[in-house]
Amino acid sequence: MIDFSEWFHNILEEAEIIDSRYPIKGMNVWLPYGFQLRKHTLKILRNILDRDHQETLFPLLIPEDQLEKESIHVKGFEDEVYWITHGGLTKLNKKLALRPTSETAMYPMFSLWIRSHTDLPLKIYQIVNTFRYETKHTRPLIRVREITTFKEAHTVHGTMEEAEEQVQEAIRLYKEFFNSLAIPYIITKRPPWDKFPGSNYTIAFDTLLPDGKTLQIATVHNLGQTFSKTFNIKFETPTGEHEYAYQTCYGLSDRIIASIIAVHGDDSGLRLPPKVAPYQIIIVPIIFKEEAEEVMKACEEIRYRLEDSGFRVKLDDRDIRAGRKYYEWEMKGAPLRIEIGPRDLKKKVVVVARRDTKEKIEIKLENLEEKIDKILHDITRMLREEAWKKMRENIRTAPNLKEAKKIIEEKKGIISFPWCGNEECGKNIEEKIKVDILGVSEAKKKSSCINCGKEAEYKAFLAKTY
RNA sequence: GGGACCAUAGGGUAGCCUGGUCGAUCCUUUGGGCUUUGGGAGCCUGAGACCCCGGUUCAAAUCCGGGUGGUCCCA
Repeated sequence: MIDFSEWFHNILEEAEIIDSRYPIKGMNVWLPYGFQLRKHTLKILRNILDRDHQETLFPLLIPEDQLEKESIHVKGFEDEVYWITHGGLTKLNKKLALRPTSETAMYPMFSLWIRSHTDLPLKIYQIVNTFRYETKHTRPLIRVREITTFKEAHTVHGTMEEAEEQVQEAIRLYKEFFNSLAIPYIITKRPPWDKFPGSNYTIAFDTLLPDGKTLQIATVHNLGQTFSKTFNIKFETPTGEHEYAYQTCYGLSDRIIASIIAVHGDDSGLRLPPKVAPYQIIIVPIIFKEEAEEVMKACEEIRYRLEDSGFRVKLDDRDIRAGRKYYEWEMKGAPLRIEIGPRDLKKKVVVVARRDTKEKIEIKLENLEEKIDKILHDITRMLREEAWKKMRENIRTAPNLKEAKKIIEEKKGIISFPWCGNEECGKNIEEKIKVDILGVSEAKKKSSCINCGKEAEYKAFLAKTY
């Protein structure tokens, strides 16, 4: 993969994930194949969240006065909001915003819903589209004006401790989610100047793309009482007092699909984890004139057998050469391909080709289901291990800032370094080497700050970011 | 926020500098036909483009201005 940017752009089109030719900058069309990929990905996410969250749906439009109620929050978004100013020919008295995120849509309602401590905790989520007027250059799935897949969870709690625990819970849920997608991540606390506007602090998941830049793929925010005070979300305690609630919110977007594509893809195209692949198994009949019917019949039988076992199967019976089908489905990332021809019929076997390793093996027809199930699990494991290895290899340490800058310029990737945690010092680091501080995790051993030399409180990470 | 470059069939491109030879190149794609099918077959025959608005000129894909869209770099 010489030029990731070009590779990514091409694969989205060739694999029929997204059509980016829609005539509005930053707004794209999900094609059927991409939509299936998105659907299966969201299915995993819903299964995880539905254990103790409830799915809801709030309106797209937010009245101006609500959006602007929380001043720190609105400042973070004011340049990016799309406004509806007219209804037909009539100018609206009150402008309506297309949600850039839904805090200000939801929290006035939370204020109505929450009366007593028995209403808590409240844990809801929605998966919707949101809008941000991006002026810089947009890129499908990574920087868009219409975020078509914005999963936002919002929770309300009676104590700060419970909110803290919910942040940890959200991190656990996201870990589980990314593990099943085989996507590696580093988890850091964002520096204060880079947190979600209006939050106490922000925890973020980043992954590393093949060009050495990091992509933020999830965030978890502890909102404290900031919004509950603004939107008057109060509850009556068991002892009859009235208190402001504690809130968290956490979200994911289209970027999860971008990371599935970018992290696992190779020079032949996509490599989709079986759990989200639109088709897990492609059956390619090898037809010769003489035994065409027998081969087709065998293909159909195996297709029904596998479908009955719950696999997503596609029998590719198009009248084109088999080799062409191989290239096409490899490009589209189908995890397994089964080839069936006259030779196999005689031997009572099928030929199975793995997308991840490109390995081809013969499998006997008996126990086919179990063997395939095993291989699919192995593919996920391989993808996960390979991806984690690649990311770890690109996290480097540096003895000083000059060296850090050199490494970033030459190799990209992520630099891990000891940092005091002081805001002024942090901004000074970013200024000096022109690279963003991703965030911090706890330092395990004592050392001194790479910049100011004071005692380092944290292990911090630097990277070029998307 | 600042700057550079670019816009030609569905996708990728040549032509532009030096206006006429363009009835626009090549690859891919695509309709029909024949023939083939264990890793992108071949042949025959069709289809498909100069971003928009204005200007200069006898003449504009080509030069100029504006708009829109795209790519990249720096803050």
